[in-house]
Amino acid sequence: MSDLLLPPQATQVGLAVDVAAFAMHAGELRVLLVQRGELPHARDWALPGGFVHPGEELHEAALRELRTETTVELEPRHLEQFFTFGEVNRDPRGRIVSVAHLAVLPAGAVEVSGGGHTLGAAWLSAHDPPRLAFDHQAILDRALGRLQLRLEYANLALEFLPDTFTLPELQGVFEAILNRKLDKRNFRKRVLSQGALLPSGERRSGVGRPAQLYRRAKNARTPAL
Amino acid sequence: MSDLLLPPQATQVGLAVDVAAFAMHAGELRVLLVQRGELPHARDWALPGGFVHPGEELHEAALRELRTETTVELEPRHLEQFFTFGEVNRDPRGRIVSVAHLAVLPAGAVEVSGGGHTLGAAWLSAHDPPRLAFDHQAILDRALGRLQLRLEYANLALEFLPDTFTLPELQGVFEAILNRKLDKRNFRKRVLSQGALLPSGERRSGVGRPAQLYRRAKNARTPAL
DNA sequence: CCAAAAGTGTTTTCCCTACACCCATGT
DNA sequence: ACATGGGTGTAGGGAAAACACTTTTGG
Repeated sequence: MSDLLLPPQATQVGLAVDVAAFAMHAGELRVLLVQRGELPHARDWALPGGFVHPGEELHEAALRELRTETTVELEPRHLEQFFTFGEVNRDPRGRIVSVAHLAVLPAGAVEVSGGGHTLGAAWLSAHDPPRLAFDHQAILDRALGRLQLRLEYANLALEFLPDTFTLPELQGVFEAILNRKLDKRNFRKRVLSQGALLPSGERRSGVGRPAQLYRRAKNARTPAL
Repeated sequence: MSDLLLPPQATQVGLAVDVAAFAMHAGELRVLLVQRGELPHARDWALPGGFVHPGEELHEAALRELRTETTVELEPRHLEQFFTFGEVNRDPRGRIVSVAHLAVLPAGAVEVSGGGHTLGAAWLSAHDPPRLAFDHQAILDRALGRLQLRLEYANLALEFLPDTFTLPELQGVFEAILNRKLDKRNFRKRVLSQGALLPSGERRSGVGRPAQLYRRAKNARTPAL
């Protein structure tokens, strides 16, 4: 691997990844944010991210940043590159190109603490986040758009839930992501007709009639692109 | 813009763009390819592309590569980033990250000649291309997938045609991209009901009954994402 | 008048939407 | 018993798919 072969006009740039990691918390769609501990934008909220190490694949870098910056204890159920932000002046430190990734974490991944060079980490409202550093609001916007698209195509909603879940819980995931109410009967008809869900035992919630528990069928995978 | 602020573990990588530029030719979907004049992969076919210059935006680099490597005389009607290929060993020269772009050129953009460091350029079959250099077959596959998706959403098909066109021509664009036949009556019903097309004069083809010419309505734009 | 391509309608099916009441449990 | 949330069915509208013949031109 000799960089001497690179032509002289080749721009050497900083290569970074940023991760918009989503999870459900308190019936709401949340995104994982870190409070920056360094300049620029010290003390501002930002998406977890950082520079790709030499010899490290892009998705590996995304996973590493998730782990070291935020100490989430669960593995992402979905990780996908969705856009590359390369505007010349997007970062005051120089030409830094960021390959943005979308991650989905299951419910239960709510305990986070800051790690690395951050002051802290928290799951905050995805639809109404605080002011974000750099162009991270634009990244988050696009991540939300992609997440909404994926929801219809793939059965990405299941990745937000534990192995067994109720239909009202699943509907809650859809409503949180799409940011609107859905009709209960039409929703059940639609997801059950896909044949990707299997009933199991039963369960009681705090109040009201207990809900049937479901489990994802053996097939039913998340397609590509 | 001082790169001295970059932390030491920041990977400096080569930043490149590659362009999958599509156009219709002889009733077939073609992709613009260049024959490489330099190592590695000399004399192999490849997507036009190259390194981003300092201070140059990604889409500017994509346009420049199109122009200098292939001497196409027409402007792209659509240009969109669709995926970033950053695998560690995708290029023997070192860590080179390529932001792949999808371009659409109108019919008539068929005269191309090699430029820059290439031996030549040609519009070749998009669905059955020759062996390609690097990971360019993977890039092309993904570009085709994205193009097919975009076709349904946006009215991207119009970008393949001159200002005035016939409905059979438009149907030919759809069929070439989707790689399957469509029903004539259902097709006409669908596109005319969108209200994005306006009739104008008439026209004779070589043989058979002349077809009505259409023009795109004033509104009807290509949406984002 | 013949070849060649353009143009035209109807029927059926499927999916999405709207909509209101009963059921099972905990307190 | 009652409060709370879970569960169920049907009817109407609109989009998509299947399907064959007539029309207009050039040669």
